Amino acid sequence: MVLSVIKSTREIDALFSEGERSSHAHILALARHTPEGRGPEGRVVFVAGKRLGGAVLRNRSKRVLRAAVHRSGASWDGYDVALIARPSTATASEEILDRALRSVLKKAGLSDD
RNA sequence: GGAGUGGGUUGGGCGGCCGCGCUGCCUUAGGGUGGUGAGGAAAGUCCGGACUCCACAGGGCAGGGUGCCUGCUAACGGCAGGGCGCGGUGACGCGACGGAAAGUGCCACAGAAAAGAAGACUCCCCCGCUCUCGAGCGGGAGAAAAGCUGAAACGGUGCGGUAAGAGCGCACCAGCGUCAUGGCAACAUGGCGGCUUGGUAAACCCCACCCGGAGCAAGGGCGCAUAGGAGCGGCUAAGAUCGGCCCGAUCGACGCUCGGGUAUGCCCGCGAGAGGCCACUGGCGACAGUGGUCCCAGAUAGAUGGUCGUCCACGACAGGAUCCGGCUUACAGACCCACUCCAUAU
Repeated sequence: MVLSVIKSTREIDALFSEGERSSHAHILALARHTPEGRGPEGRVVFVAGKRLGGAVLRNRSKRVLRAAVHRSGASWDGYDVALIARPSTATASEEILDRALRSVLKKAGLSDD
């Protein structure tokens, strides 16, 4: 696993305003080149907005996404990626999420496939 | 056994595999290995404190809060015990529950009248006239009892009294004042007195007690830029700060000295605490004291997940963000204790 987590609010704001958007019924992805001065490894951030519900539901959505990325073993050098949870994310099954993640990464041009 | 009341505990268990935050040890710097890791409400942010800075938090006014009594507590609008009122057959529950003879305001509709008093639709008696012969009209004097309205009519019920009536007299009840007894007190019980003063204070208000402001993005340190910072000296005014106003205080030109502002860079603050658990002692209790024992999350886009097996009553509400004490709200079930009513058996 070579993905690190984006921590700066400024960089996350930039990702939201400039990122390339790829959507799916269960996951929304935003991608952009990692800014100068950061390491070459790919970076990721998991997002679950207040629209999804309470803290329990939002935490679960992010955990489920994190688990899916971990299972896929994917990595993307030189890119910042935001994976945004949809209302159905928290309750989707394992294989549906795996498919959704592959689809979204492919659209964004980050997949090895 | 059925129905119910009050209080407490718990909030899926066990085992693989792959992962996450913090942390100890080892290390050939790749990692290895062990420990530990959300709640009773972590929530709403409604109160109270600790802590930090503003000035070691000053006086008066204004403003806000609390409101039966006595305790407990760091403090509280919380809790405990007690009183009073209301509800329930009962266990028990609920109550902003100080003052309405300090003043002001308000009391819809209806009604003669809605609050320092008047009194009419009326009632009673006397006199005169009329007449369908028990009423009508006019005049005089008396009354606030009955009927009518209303949530509420200037105490209530009964007896006496009277032309009719009235605390006019009496008895009991309510209320007020006062005394005695019991109680720290709220209050309770009893005696005596003159006979009486509508409701509303989550209307203004009065009384008693309490309250400075802002908040962990507080506040501090490190690195980085040319003072908007700090210290000392310091005169007048404008001005600024001390939540508002007044008083009062401090800062305030400038000079000298030191050297550095920033939530979204990093570090500290940051978890040993009004701490948990177990005994004993005091207290009806809230709680306090003494001794023993344990160390129990510290993230920073924010750590507890995924998956498989298995068992069962098939798992509710729900996720820390400075900390603590409460209140309120949400919650599938399971279990325990005490008590009440009804039924039944011995």
